[in-house]
Amino acid sequence: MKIATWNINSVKARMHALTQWLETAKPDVLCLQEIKTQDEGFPRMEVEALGYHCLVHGQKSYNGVAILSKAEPLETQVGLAGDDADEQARYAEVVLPTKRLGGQGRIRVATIYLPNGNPVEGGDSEKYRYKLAWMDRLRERALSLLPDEHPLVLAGDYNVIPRPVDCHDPKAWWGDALFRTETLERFRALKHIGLSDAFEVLDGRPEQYSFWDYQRGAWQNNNGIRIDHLLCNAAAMDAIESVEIDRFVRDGVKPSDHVPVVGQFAL
DNA sequence: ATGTCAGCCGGAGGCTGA
Repeated sequence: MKIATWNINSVKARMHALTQWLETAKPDVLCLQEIKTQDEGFPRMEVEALGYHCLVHGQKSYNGVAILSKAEPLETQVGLAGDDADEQARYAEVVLPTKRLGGQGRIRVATIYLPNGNPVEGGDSEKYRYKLAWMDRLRERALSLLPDEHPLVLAGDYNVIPRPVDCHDPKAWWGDALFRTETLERFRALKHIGLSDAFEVLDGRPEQYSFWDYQRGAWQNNNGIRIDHLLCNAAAMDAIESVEIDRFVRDGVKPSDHVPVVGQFAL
């Protein structure tokens, strides 16, 4: 079972890239972020024609997430607890059947668009405080899911650079909302409840980026960052075989500024 | 190099977010 995450940066502007990648990579599950449309604007028919079910949690103009899956979800949920006062569409999850346990196997997959958090303004900006609070809420959700021993994959754009080697120029990034103490503390706290960064465990090489800014020739200069992650519980780590980052997608026609990160699971 | 892109409103291009 192939599970991928991709910040698509507008699903409407990216239909060519999305279609092409789905047809070649053939993931079983694709977690999308920044679809930048309300539910009714999502190209459901086109995606269903490619053989996928769609769970869409959209929003006008900004953010918005979706999960495409070949299998029909057994359960779905949109939003994180505490979303009542939160207009921003950044979280959704599905439970899918797997071939294990005589067809009774289950896996839970979430799509995550963690807030960027800039500008930081000394750590006290509204946007940065929102990011940190959102990370706390994500951890609460993950904690509540851990007693469930089925595989769990939290896949998404975390807007977190985990290690200095996950960016081209650590000195330039340090202090940014993606790479500073309070952010990294929370990312660590999320992992310490029992989740692993699949790339770090299975590959771990430096300079394997998933995002390159459109500006200042970042792609041409390989001035990137690794911020798109698959966080897996122990059952998912037991099943995962490899992680790949499809950097070639960044060279396509009208590319997103992010590329897909793909996990191959023996499920 | 203030170097990009997408959506919004509104009907051009300035603003926002990343």
